[in-house]
Amino acid sequence: MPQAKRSRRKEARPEEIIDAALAEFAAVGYSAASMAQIAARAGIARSTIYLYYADKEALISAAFDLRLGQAFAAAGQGVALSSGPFREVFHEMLTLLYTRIVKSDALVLLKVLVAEGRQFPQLLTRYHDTALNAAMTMLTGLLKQGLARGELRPDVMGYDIKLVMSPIMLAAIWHLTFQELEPIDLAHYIEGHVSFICDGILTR
Amino acid sequence: MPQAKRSRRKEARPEEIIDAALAEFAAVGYSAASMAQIAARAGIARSTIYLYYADKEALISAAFDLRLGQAFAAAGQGVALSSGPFREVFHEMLTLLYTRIVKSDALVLLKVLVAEGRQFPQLLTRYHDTALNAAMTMLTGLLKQGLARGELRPDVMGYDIKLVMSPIMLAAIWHLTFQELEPIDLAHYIEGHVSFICDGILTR
DNA sequence: TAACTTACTGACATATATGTCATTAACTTA
DNA sequence: TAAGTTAATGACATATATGTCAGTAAGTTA
Repeated sequence: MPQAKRSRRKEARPEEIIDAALAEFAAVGYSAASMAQIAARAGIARSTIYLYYADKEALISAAFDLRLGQAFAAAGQGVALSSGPFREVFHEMLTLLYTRIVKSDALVLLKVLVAEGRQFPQLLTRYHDTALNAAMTMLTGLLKQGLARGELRPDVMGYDIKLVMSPIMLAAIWHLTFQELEPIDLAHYIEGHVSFICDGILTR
Repeated sequence: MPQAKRSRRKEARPEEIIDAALAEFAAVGYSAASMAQIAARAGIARSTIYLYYADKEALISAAFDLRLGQAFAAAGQGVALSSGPFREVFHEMLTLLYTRIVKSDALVLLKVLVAEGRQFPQLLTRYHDTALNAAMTMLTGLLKQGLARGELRPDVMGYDIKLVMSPIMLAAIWHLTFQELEPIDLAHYIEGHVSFICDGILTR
């Protein structure tokens, strides 16, 4: 879809540029992404990017702001979980988390952090304190509720909540890397997540 | 530790160069790693690298060969698992896997693949077919044995084995990214892994 | 210790990236 | 529709990377 002539789009540019940048980061990673290629994706000249962002680092920082903001705007609406038995609410919350994380546009942020997070400690902190902590807090809250209802073993709270979250992390990483090689059937995977975490695998 | 004079080390060079390269990849990622910096780490001139490796891609390919080979050489020895109850053998195997994966020098390979695996589909395939499949095969074998002994629920084999492996993946990714921000107590984490997967979290 | 072999180096040519700036042209206003 | 404003561009200067190659010197052999 080639742009016939050049056009002036002061309001729309910033987000268009970030979308192009994130697409490029997803394709080749942050370091390998060139401003020229990002500009090409956005359909503008390379120098135009500098009208809006000082350099590549300002770009990724703005990209984090935008995507994390979007994710939380989305998370704010429609978190109406049922108040049924633990297994049911857990399944609902997991479905929500898988959708919001594994299938989300923000997944590229995790990729960048794993790859080159050491160069951006403030982004690491921001992602950890917002996205990851939000997920962990949600899960911890759910477990506390289940415990209060007497549905969970009391010693459960003594373990790391990340264990409950870990299948989501694997699915996220898998989507970024091995999905084409060996696809994950997400719906069935979620069933297993609920089953293994709720019941374990030993006979009762 | 500066090298006083230049020395000739035909046999030792290749591995020294790869070690330096992997250290640099771990620090800044593959794309951002420069041959100059790798050479500096190895204590040699940049051009010396080209005597042993055609270019950066040949370097990373050789690095995969070396580290995957080392990991499997290590895996070959001392896999003497007890034949006790499932929980006990499972715990032993997990301890082995965490040591071999999370604390291993090969962890940087996973990082490179997550970040820039799309540019190296053959490395993706190699890592998937060897490292990941080996871990999954070990776990599947263990589960089958537990099932044959009547210790496991029969429907367990219907779910994705990656669910059982996922806490390892999270720990690995965590070590690469958020470990300094929020450390994982690995021994306690493994206890939780065993507990959650074996017993689940619901009351019995 | 002199001649030989070759691992290693420094300099060169080339390619690709970045950030700046004077000029251009799209859109607005009088 | 002419003049004014400014978003957008293309060219420039600079920086950093890559891969090559003739020359250097470490180690070996006679």
